Amino acid sequence: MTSAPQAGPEGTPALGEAAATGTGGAPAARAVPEATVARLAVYLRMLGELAEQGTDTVSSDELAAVCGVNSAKLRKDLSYVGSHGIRGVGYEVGPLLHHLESTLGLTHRQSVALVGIGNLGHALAGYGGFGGRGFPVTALFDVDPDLVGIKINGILVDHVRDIPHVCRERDVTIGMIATPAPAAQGACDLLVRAGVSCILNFAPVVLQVPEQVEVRKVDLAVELQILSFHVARRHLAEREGLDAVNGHAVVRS
Amino acid sequence: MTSAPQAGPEGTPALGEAAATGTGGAPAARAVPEATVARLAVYLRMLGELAEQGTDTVSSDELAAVCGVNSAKLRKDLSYVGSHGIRGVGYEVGPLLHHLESTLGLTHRQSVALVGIGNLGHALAGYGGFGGRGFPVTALFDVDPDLVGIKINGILVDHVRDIPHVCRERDVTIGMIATPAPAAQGACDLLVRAGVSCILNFAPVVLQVPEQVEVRKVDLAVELQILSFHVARRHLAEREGLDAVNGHAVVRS
DNA sequence: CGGTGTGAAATAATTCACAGCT
DNA sequence: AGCTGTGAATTATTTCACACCG
Repeated sequence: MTSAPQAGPEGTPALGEAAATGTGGAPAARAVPEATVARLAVYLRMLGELAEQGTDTVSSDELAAVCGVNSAKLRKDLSYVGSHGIRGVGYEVGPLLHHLESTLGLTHRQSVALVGIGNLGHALAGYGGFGGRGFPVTALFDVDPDLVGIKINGILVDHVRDIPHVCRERDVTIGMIATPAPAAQGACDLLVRAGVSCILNFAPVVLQVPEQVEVRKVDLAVELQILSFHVARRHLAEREGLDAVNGHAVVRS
Repeated sequence: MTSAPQAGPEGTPALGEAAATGTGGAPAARAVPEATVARLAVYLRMLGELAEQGTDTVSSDELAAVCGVNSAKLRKDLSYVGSHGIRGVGYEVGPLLHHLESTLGLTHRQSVALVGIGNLGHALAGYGGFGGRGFPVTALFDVDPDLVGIKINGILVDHVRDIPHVCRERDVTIGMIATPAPAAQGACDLLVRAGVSCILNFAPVVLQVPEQVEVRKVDLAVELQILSFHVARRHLAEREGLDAVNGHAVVRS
């Protein structure tokens, strides 16, 4: 009956301070805000594209523009991880890219397990490399006897009951749950038992986990409902007043 | 060359005030925080489950528990939409459920278009009803000649070039983009031209849209990288100090 | 009582604006 | 001259705590 922190759209409170002791501790990057972490991943991707194009320096303004954030935020985000831009010039693409990769823990390949090979799970299994930089899916699980034993993308589907065994063996660090709702908590428990401490949950349930486990939720229905809210609000605003969004008149295309 | 607001994990600034006029205007719910909207959708789902079980009242404590939030937050969230709980008792499941549905604009069925019938798109197309309450996918688009013309789940796949025509005809209000990255902006532009003002983007790009269009992003790679960061942090904390998360010693199961 | 609704306090995230480096 | 790094101000969100009501 632990309370579930769960981090979906919203962030977890923050990141714990390293230690209360005033003396010890590393000089390591401290307390990177959760919101910042999410954006670092975006910066990283764009830096990758710039690198491919052969660009070797960017200003915060330029990088911010392609990432869709404002430059002050970008600079502050980078400052949390102790960035090393060059004043008057900008950031060196290569080194910054490397630094962010390291900050995000992408230097060691993370092994991913996927539980639930239904509609969505199948797509996730075949996603191949997850947009380039590698999160190899190394284990697949389901309960359906028709699925257990087949191979998808070269990976054998094991029975859910083997999660603890197989995950430990393949050193899985991240678990993805794409089961139907009723099966999700069970899958989660098995992953936790296997020592997996980071979980990406696609099932529409709130998972109960011990506090050392980090859960992020991707909930398609919720995303659509949020958009639906905006559709409704727009209609409402359109109907009565004139100015709707941000005090500006709605423009017809 | 508009700056892109884009709302992924993080929220958009807020919701605009309805009107500056002190007098007129409806008694309508004003300025619901974005973070709250996301949670309303979760409350709604859980209320649905409670209703199915035949429960007809819940306290904020109980509902909060199953939704994985704390009860103060839940009460405040509901207060933004002018909730009508009964002091000393709790909330009536049925009426509250209905009220939230209406707030989220779920009373009018929203018609959804999906662009990009690849790996992920295929799964989304076949998702069927999106977790129950209806966001019927009524239009599918791709550029691949092998896909255009086939039916998935009873819906014909049209060519991307027909987006404006078909979307207007079928009164699409929400667009989902599941194309490869390079094609995403083009798909987006076509949807916008078709009058679609809410977009759910699965492609790993930052879409440029006019400001009246609401974009939400679901980025699998980013989600994994966020988790990866936590894996890395955990390792780091484990290696040196003892206390890692929230100042508590890491407990071995 | 028991539980909601909500001001006020605390915390987190964003933006401003400018000193300081190259 | 240009652009980073960052304190300080602002804004958003969460939590507290308690008056008030059924």
